[in-house]
Amino acid sequence: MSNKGYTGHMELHEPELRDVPVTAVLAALADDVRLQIVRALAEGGEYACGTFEFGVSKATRSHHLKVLREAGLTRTRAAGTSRYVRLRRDELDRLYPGLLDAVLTAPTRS
Amino acid sequence: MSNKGYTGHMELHEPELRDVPVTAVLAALADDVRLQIVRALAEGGEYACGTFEFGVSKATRSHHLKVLREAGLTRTRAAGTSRYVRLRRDELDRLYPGLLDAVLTAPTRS
DNA sequence: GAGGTTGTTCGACGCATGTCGAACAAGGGT
DNA sequence: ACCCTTGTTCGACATGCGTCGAACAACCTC
Repeated sequence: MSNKGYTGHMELHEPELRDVPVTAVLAALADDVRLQIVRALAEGGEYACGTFEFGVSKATRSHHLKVLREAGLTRTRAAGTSRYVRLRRDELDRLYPGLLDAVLTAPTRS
Repeated sequence: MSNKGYTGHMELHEPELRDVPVTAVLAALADDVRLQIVRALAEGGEYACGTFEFGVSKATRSHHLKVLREAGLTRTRAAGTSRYVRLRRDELDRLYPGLLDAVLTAPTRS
């Protein structure tokens, strides 16, 4: 929040799901771009950040991935210059059974 | 939207759930006050708008009830000077099975 | 190490949203 | 008729959020 001038170590902080208010999880899902990302991630496996080309700049994409990560929805692994993202499906399903399925099976309404 | 000066007939428009984007439903649920209202409504039955005293003014309460209604989450019936609100649970459960349960059974984290 | 690739951060911009008080509308009581 | 209650709308304000380009960092390759 108050990091002026880049501290340099890139914390990558992924909260415990229990510590994230439900409203934050819902808010994270309540955006078209992020929902597309989640749908893509739901296919399973890891994806490099660059994979997600949804008509936004890489700055915006980075922002959305941060929101998802800090809402406890994704985990990120750094490898070389890339970063691999995956859905925290098991934890999500355990804490909010049915939520993800409901959202993912919802009509795609492009 | 462009109603200047009060038109007077109070449309009360409740959309078909299919016509509401998922993100709008999620956004409607992604607010503390509205979530409290939904939790209260989930007890079943109808509630007058004034029932919901969650530390906000009646203007704000009215706003939140409008958001919920226009996201297809509630139905409103006018009777006298009061207005009775209820959850559209059946429709919700049919279109987004598991969503409401997941949100309602989530830890209350006051 | 110079240059390319990948992703994050900053600063700025506009738009949406939560909040309130005040004014208004519609009904119900007495 | 008058007033009170209930709820909506308006206008204003502050804050939050999505978006971008530009600058930066870390890494890899040659």
